[in-house]
Amino acid sequence: MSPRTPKASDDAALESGRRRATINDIARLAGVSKKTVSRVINRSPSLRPETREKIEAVIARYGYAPDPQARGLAFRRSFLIGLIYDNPNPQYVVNMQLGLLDGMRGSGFELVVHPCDRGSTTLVPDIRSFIERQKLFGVVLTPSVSEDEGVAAMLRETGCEFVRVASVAVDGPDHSIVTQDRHGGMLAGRHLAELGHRRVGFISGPLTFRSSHERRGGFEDGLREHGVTLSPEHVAEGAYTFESGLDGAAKLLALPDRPTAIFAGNDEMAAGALHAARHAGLSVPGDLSVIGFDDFQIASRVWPPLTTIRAPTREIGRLASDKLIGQAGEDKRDPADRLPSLVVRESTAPPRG
Amino acid sequence: MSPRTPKASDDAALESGRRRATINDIARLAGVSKKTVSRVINRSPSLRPETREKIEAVIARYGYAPDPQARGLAFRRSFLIGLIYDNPNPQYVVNMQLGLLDGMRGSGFELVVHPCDRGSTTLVPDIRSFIERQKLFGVVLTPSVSEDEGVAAMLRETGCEFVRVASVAVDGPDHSIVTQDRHGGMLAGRHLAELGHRRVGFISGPLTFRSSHERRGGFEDGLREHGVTLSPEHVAEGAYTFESGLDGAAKLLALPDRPTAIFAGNDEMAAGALHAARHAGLSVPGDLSVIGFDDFQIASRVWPPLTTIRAPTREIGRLASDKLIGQAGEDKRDPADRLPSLVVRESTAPPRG
DNA sequence: GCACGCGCTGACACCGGTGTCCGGCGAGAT
DNA sequence: ATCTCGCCGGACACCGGTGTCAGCGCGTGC
Repeated sequence: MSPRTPKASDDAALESGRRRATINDIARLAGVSKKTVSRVINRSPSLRPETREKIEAVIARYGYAPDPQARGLAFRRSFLIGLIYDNPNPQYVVNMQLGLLDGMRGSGFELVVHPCDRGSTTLVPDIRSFIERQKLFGVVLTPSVSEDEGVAAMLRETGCEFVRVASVAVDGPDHSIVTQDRHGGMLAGRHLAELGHRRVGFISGPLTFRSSHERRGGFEDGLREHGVTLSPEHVAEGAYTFESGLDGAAKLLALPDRPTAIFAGNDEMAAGALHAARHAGLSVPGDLSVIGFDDFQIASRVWPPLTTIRAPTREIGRLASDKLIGQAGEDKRDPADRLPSLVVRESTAPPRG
Repeated sequence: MSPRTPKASDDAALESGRRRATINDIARLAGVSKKTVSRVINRSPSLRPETREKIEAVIARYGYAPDPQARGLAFRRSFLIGLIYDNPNPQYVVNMQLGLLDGMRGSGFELVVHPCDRGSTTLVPDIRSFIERQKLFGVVLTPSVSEDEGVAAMLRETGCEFVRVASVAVDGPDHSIVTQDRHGGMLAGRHLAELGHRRVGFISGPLTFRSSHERRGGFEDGLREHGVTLSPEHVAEGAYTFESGLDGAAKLLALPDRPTAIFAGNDEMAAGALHAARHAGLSVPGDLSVIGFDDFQIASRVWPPLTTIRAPTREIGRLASDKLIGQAGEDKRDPADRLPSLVVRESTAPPRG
C-alpha cells in the first residue's frame, strides 16, 4: 500500500494461504492500527460497531487467527490446559481427556497431558515447574493427586487456575468438582439389598483414596435403607487392581459365612472377584452376585457381563474444562448426567434359596 | 546494578524465587549481553569455554529456564508435539502417550493430544489448522489416520516434523515407524500350528486398516511353516470391536467344519470370541483355542486368560518421540523390544482328540 | 610495524501480540 | 461559534527470546 509498509507486496501470498496473516496484515488491510484489531480479538467494548464489522470482515476473509504464542507472551500466560493425573486406568484417563476436549473445542485452548507419581518426593516441584515453565492457563487434577493438599497449596501460590476432581468437595466450589461416588455406592447397596441379599461383602480401594470411603459409605447407606448392615469382617481392603480384587474376594469367599454378594470398589477388582469365584467353584450370579464400579469396557467383556455403577467420567471432564475456561451459557445440561447410575447386567441375581 | 537497568532492584525477588529469571536477568548478572546467554542456551559453538561456564553458573544459581513461548515466537515454532489419533482403544492411546512422554522427558517439549475422526470431511483442514495455529514442532500419527495419504500430503506442505506409526512402511524411514504386525501374526500362526491345530479361523480387523492385512498375512506365514493353510471360509471380517468379534466367531463356530482355533485380530475381538464360544456351549481351550493380539489389560481379565500377541506400543511411542526430537545417543536398546511377542496364557491348548 | 583474518561479543531489529497513554473527533452545553 | 467532555483509535513500549551484522581484541604473516 504505502511505502512504509513493505509487507504489502506479500498480499498475494496471503490471499493464497501461502503465508498466514498476522495482526499487522489485518490492520493494514482494514486500514486501522494493530491495537484496534487486538480490540476486536479481545472483545473490547469500546469500539464502534462499524469499525468492528469492517475488521471482522477482513479477519474472516483471510482466515486470520492470532498466534497463541505471541498472545501468550504478552498475556504472560499460555493457552494450554494441563491434565495432571496419577490414575493408572487407561479408560479413566482417556474418558477424562475426551471430556476435557469436549469443553475446549473451538476455544483456542489445547490440552497437555502430564502423568505424575504421587509417591515421588519431587511431586510438588515437578508439577510447579511444569505449570510455571509453560505458564499454563489452568490445570485439572484427578484422583488421587487431586486430593493432595501439598499440591493444592502450591497451586494457590502459582496463580494458575485449577480444578480438582474428587469424590468429595476437597476445595471451594470454584476449584472442586465432586463425582458423587457416595451416590454410586448407594445405588450398589440398594440394588443388592433389593435383590434380597442380607450377607454382603465389600472390597475397598486403597484407604488413601477418598473414593474408597465414599463408595463404601454410600454402599452402607443403600443397604441400610433395606435394613441390611455391612459386617466389618466382610470388608476386604483392595487397591483398585485386578489382583487385589482377586485376593480380596478369595479371602471373603473363604469365610464360613461367606457373603452372597460382593460390591467391588471398581470394575478391575470386580473382574478379579469373578476369577476368585471361579477358582472357588462358585457360579456367578447363581452362588455369588458381583457388582463393580466405573462401567469401563471391561465390565461388558468379562463373563458374566458385570452389573456395575456407571461413573460419568467424560461428563465430569467436560464440566471441569467448562469451569476452567468458562465457556458458560450452555450449562443447561441435565445435572443427572453427572450422577453415577446403575447398569444392570448379568452378574447380579437374588441369592439362592 | 547500573541506573540503566532498573530491574536490578528486583534481585531479591529473583533470589527467593518470587520472580522467575529472564534472559535479561541472567545477562545482567553474568555481565554479558542477552544474545550471549542465548548462545549458551542454544549450544552455539562460538563461545569461549570460560564465558560459557560463567553464564552456566548464573543460570544454575537462579534456576533459569527460557520461556518456551518467547523462544517459540522467535523460532516461529513451538515446543509442542501433537499426538493425532483416531484409534478408540483407550489402552492403546494411553500406552502411546506414555511412550511418547518417555522420550520427551527432560527435553522441554510437551505433549498435546488431538483425537480426530478419519471419517470427517474436514479431517485434513482440521489437522492443518491445529498444526499451523500451534506451530507444532512435530506430530505423531497412529493408525488408522497415519495411513491416510491426504493427511500425509498436507503434512509435507506444512514443514512440520512428523512420524507415522503403521504396520507397514507407509513413508520413508524418517517419517515412518513400522510396528511389525506381520511378525506378530506369524507368532500366532506358529503357536496354533505347533499346538497341532489344522483347521483354524481368523477374525480380521476392518479391511481399511493395514494392520488387518498384515496380521492375517503373518498368520498365514506362521501356519504355512507347519503346512497348515487358512481356508477363506474360515475368515470373518470384523471391526476390531468386541461385538464384531462376537459375531465373527459365532459365524465361524456355526460352520459344519468349525475351526478348532481362532486367531482374533485384537484382544477386544478375542474377548467377543470367548463370549461366542460360551453361547455355543464350547469350552475354551478344550473345544476351541482363542488367541488375541495387543496384550492389553483385558487379555488377563477375561476367562480364561487370553493367550495373545503383545504389541510393544509404549516402546513404539518412545521410538517415535526419539525420532522427532532426536534425543539420540541412547539408541542402544534391544531392537527385539520393538517386536511383537507371544504371551501364552490359558486360552490355547492342543485340539481335542 | 602494519594490514589482515578470525573468533568472540554486543547493539539493534524483529517475532506477533497486548497495555498505556494521549490526541482527535463529534455531540451537547453555553 | 466556541468550549468541554467522552469515546474511539493510534503511536509506542514491552513481553522474552533469536537473527543479523558490525566491531573489538588478538595473533599471524610479511
